[in-house]
Order: sequence, then structure tokens, then C-alpha cells
Amino acid sequence: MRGRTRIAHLPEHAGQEVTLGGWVTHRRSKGKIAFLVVRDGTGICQLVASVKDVDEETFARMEKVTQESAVLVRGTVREDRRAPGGYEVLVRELEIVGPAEEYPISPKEHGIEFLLDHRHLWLRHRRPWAILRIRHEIVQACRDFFYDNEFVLIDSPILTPAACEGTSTLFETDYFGEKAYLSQSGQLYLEPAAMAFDRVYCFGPTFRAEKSKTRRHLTEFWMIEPEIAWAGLDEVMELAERLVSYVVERVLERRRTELEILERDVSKLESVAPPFPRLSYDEAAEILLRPENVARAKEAGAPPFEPGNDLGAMDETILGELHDRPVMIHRYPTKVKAFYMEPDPENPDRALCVDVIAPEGYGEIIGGSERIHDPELLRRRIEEHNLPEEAFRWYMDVRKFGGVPHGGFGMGIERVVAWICGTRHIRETIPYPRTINRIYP
RNA sequence: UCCGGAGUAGCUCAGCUGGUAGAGCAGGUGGCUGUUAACCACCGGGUCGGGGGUUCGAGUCCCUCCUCCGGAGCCA
Repeated sequence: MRGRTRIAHLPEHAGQEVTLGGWVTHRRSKGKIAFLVVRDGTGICQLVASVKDVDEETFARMEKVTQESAVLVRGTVREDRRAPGGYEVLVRELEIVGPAEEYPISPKEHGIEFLLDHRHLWLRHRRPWAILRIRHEIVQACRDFFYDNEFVLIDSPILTPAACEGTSTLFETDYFGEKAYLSQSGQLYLEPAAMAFDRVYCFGPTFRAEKSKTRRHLTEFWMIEPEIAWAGLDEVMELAERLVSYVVERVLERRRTELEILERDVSKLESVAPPFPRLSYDEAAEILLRPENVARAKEAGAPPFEPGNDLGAMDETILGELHDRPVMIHRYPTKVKAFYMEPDPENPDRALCVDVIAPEGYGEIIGGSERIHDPELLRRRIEEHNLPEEAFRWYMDVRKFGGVPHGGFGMGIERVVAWICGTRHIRETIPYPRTINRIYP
């Protein structure tokens, strides 16, 4: 609507008459004076009307308008420290554009199931507002980072003919009579593109039919995946720490208000800067096997760490707590990792891979590796993993036609948002979460 | 899939050793000239998750199924 002032810009209009459009969040009437708090997506603003300043009908509307009704207001902006945000609008005219029925989300507490059932309305509230604006900043920061570092955006397909890392966790769908699967990673498509563009990345939704029921899992989540030609594990790790540090810095710089709404302890984020501590799997294993850490895991009821196995949630928490910034764990046992990871030439039982573990128990946010570039080794691995060779023919071509060392990683956006926002559960970090038992709204 | 917990008003919950349903918020009506999740008074609101059983009597005890929550594994 032309001439509408948005609430975020009210301070620039102090003393002037403005038109606001917004939704009513609270109504407080007090006899001959009435207060309305409205929200317009950019901020919140208190409206005030006194019975002697407005006509009878306008005052009656102030007192009657229901929560979440859409209103259009004309009035004068005034600085007043009693108003939330420091500015309020003295109402002259109030039009109820879209009246609201009885609104289900009341100002008191609600359970998570109820809120998720009403996610489409819950989005209007402060906490989702803050989290999703930080998500927006994180995504934009990633895009800026890759642009500034000369990465080319190569989006990967979502409908795919075969698995990247095994078929058990794929969503299957029909593709004109053939089986197709929703993508669980863009990586296989990025590797060929890295040979064409040098540095590439993709960013899109990925789908995993894992029956995970934890606060770190979604069945549909967004992943940002860079891939670089001529890169080894060290370059992959450097890129990861630079990206994560840049993202955190951007949020601290531009989303202070949102972090305050979430009551995030920002001192925990301010220490995030390169270099991140690097720990080999074997060094991590040594730490996890110390008596105090074994006892700690036992106390929490977590399964004990077994050397040679992947790290569990508790193991990641213990390792993450040792540092004030994300920790990078590299060179996991080859057998617990994906088929395409390059073995360490110094110890082929270890893969040239890295997981980045966020602090404060938020767990793995990045998984990456150097990729196998020798065609014969890759062929053997595909065979060992019982993967259909035919489906990987084009992937083999990356090695057959000028194979070079290359590597990259995937970063789960929602986990990064959860960590930076300090939200306990990942389902709040995406507008419409998809979990094992939720596909509504 | 496994382990633990919970389903009672629109929402969040209380309801003891079995005796026939309650509070706050939300909604409605009225009052109040600076409220801040405003306040005060009054009013309406329930197949106690479904099914079965024990009992004179079940929200409460037993069996069973369903749903959700927390955690594990798997992963980003």
C-alpha cells in the first residue's frame, strides 16, 4: 500500500503523521484510554487513543478489535519511554481491514505440538520471527561468502536416479514408471561441476528418510555444499573454518536485536574465529577413553565409546565442550565413512575427512572430505559397498577424464541456525519443519 | 526400531488410598484516563485419547491399541 510507514522506520518520523498497517497482538483498554499493540513484520508499535481525542466509533473499535485483526492506522508518532520500543502512535483514525476470529495462540504458554500444528500462525510471533530472520542472515552470509571467494553456484537436481550413500534412507517416488529418489546430497553432481568451474557450491533442500527422533534431525533440511578442484583435506578444513567464522560474525554484526529476543549468550559466539582446533580421530579417541569422560558418558546413560566406531552424540558433546569454538575432527576410520572418501596415504585405515562439531552440545554441523580421484580405487569402493556400478558411470567419468584431487563439505543450515540462535530443537529453525511424524502444515 | 514420560475445557495444567470435574489464560458482559503477558467483578465452556475389563461405583485400578513428547542409534 502506498504511503505506508513500516514500524522499523518509525523513529525517523517522530512528530509526523503516518499510516501504519499491522496486526493486533495485544489490547489493553482502561476506561477512557485504550492501548493497542500492533506488529507489522518489521517491529512492534503501541497505539494509544484517548476518548477525548478520537470520535466515538474509532474509540469503540480500539476497544473491540480482536487479537490478530489487520488494522490500518493514521496517527502521530511520538517518542515515549513508556512505550515498548520507545515510540508510540497517537491514533486519529483506525480501520479494521481484516477482522480476526478467535485466535488460537494466546499470550500464555503453549505446548510444542500445539504450536507446530499452528506453525502458519506461530510464524507471526516474536521467537520464530527472530530465529527465521537469523536464518535469513545466515543463508545470505553463505551466499556472499561464496560469491566473494569466486565460487560458482551450481544447483543440483532434487529428483535423482540413485543413492549417494546407500538407499535405506531415501524417499522414493515414481518418475514416469521408473523409481526416482529425492536427493540426499548434491555432492555427486558438484564434483563434475568443480572440474568445469574450479570452485562451485550448491544450496538446496535435501531429504532423508531416517527414522531419527532427536532434536538434531529433520527429514527435509537445507544443505550448503562447496566443492573445490585441486583441494586436499587441509584446504577443505580451512574453507570450513573461514565460512563458519564469517557466518557467525555476520549474525553478530547485523542481527543483535534478534539474538537479544532469543536471550542468546553472545559471548559464546564472539570467540568463534580461525583457527579452529583440529583433532585427529585417534586423538579424539584418546580423550574419550580417559576415565573421567568414560564416567561422564556412563552417568548420562550414553553408550560407551568404542575405538574404531563413529562418534556418538555424547562423544561429540564431550569433545565440543573442551573448546570455546567449533572443533574439527579429521581422519575417521575409513570403514565408518562414505565410499568416496580418499584414504590417508600415511594410514589407509583412516579417511581424509573432517567433521566440524559445534560447541555447547549442538553436534555436527559440517561433514566433508577429500574425494577419491583414482578411478580404480573408486570402482573397488563402489563394489565393496554393493552400490550399482551402472548408476555411478557418469560419476566415474570425473576420474576417467582428467581426475584430480578435489574435496568439499556439506553444512546443514538448520543445525547452524540452531547453534547460533541457541535453540534447543532444530524444528524451530526452519519455517515448516518436516519430521518423522509431521508433514503439516 | 529400542528405552523413558504424557494424553482431563480452545490453551497450559491440578485432580491424594476409587465416591460422579477444577484453576489460570483465552472467549463473552460490565467497570476503570498511561497500560506493559494490565487489573477488578460476573458468565458460558468437558464423550477425562479409543476400546475392553474389575467394581454397587472408574479421570483414578488392570489389559490393549493409538497419538504425542524426551532420549538412543543413524546422520548434516
